Amino acid sequence: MAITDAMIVPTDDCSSWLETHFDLLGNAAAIRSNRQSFTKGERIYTRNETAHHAYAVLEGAVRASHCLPDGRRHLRAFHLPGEIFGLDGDALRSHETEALVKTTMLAVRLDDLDREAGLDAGLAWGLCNLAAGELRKAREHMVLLGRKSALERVAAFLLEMDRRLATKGVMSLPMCEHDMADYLGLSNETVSRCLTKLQALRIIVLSKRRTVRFLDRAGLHEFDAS
Amino acid sequence: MAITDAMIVPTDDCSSWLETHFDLLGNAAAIRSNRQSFTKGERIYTRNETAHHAYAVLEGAVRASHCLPDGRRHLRAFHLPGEIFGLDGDALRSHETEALVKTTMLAVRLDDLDREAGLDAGLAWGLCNLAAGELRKAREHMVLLGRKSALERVAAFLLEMDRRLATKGVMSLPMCEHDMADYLGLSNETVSRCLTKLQALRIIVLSKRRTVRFLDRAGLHEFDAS
DNA sequence: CGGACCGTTGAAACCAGTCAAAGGATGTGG
DNA sequence: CCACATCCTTTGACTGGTTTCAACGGTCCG
Repeated sequence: MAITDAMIVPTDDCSSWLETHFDLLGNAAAIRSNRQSFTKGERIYTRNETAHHAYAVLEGAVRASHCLPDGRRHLRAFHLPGEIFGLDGDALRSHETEALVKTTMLAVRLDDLDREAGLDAGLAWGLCNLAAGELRKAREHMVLLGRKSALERVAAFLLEMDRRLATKGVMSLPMCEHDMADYLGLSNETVSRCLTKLQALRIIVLSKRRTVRFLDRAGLHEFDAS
Repeated sequence: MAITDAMIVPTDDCSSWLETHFDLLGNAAAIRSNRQSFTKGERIYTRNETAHHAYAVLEGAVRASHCLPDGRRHLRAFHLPGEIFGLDGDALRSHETEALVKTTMLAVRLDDLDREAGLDAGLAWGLCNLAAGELRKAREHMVLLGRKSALERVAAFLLEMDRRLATKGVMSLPMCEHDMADYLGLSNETVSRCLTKLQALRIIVLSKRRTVRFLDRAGLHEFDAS
């Protein structure tokens, strides 16, 4: 099953990861949490649904999407191992989320979180800084969507995934080109053409489907005008 | 001076506004803050500068922009009266901010804020929810940038400003069309053409420069496919 | 009064989208 | 284990919305 390549995070019970990113929650015993698994394509939550949990991705990948009435779709974010999502501060979900591959997550009760964060300043401030960081990243992505060419977007995307998937050598992407397209504000055909072009320029190699090897990271950075 | 139309917030010493949005800071005596005024076009902070303050806009308007190496510019946000910015969670600024018109703000020391938020859970959690709300709005804007047509973007922008400026009847925009364009990921010519078209359709009236009157809000909502 | 900026309009070029078709990979069920 | 259906990817040709380039008038401000 080639997909397992994309499941990067060490599954040695996620404790080391919890310490670095999520001990905010780890040492708050009053916050109930449990592991949940989702299969490929499975819905996690949908639009206008009441928000019950925040999620910490342990393994796999999640897409957060929003559809316009006429069917146009946009991906607001990918959530990869080591990241937290579902903490939008709204009672109702404004988007829907689905697992891209088999995904396991830690689900945290929002009502517990809300209560504890009102008491535990360290927890609340940690979550605030986490949200602020997400906000900064979202606004950087807005520059990509508003002002970058197709090739620049794809180059930036590859570098972003290289960073976030923390992979060595060969990168195995968990999402299809259609998802990349909706994340980058492009059509899937355009994404395909850009990847083909980057390969022709000897900057990347697409060995198997969704598997990227970098030949020239510096060259990629030149395309990604940040 | 026509610009004053854009300065909406009741200047009766901003206390009522502080109560609703910012009493988080108001009752924390250990947080030093002071009023600051900026003239039209004045820089507030610039890229790669060390972050010292967060700001609460009392009156006026601010743009947060990011430039690519080749000069392309994108506006990440407008900050209007009643809104808070500059709390990005990073030591160095990732963007620059300028006053669009004469603007007065409450400047809050970040080191004080950081210290107090580590102690006061109510403050920290309030700021967290504020950041989460900003994140949600930023991601909604991403849909606009990634998937909407020029006319849809301009329609959505007018409705957004109508909401955020809390104006009755005639709306006086504090930003020029070039700024709108960079906020919406369009060229200034396209923005102009869209506004002209909306006027030809009897949906808005542009009486004076930057002054918009709504004839048909329902019609605008039809263009804004959310 | 003059200059800079802003807004408007037209014409042409171009990038990316759309439509279409074909091959490849994947997964399912017989 | 194979056949088949579905989804994904790729490529080409065409279309079209937006950008770019250019020119002009208006407004604001020094």
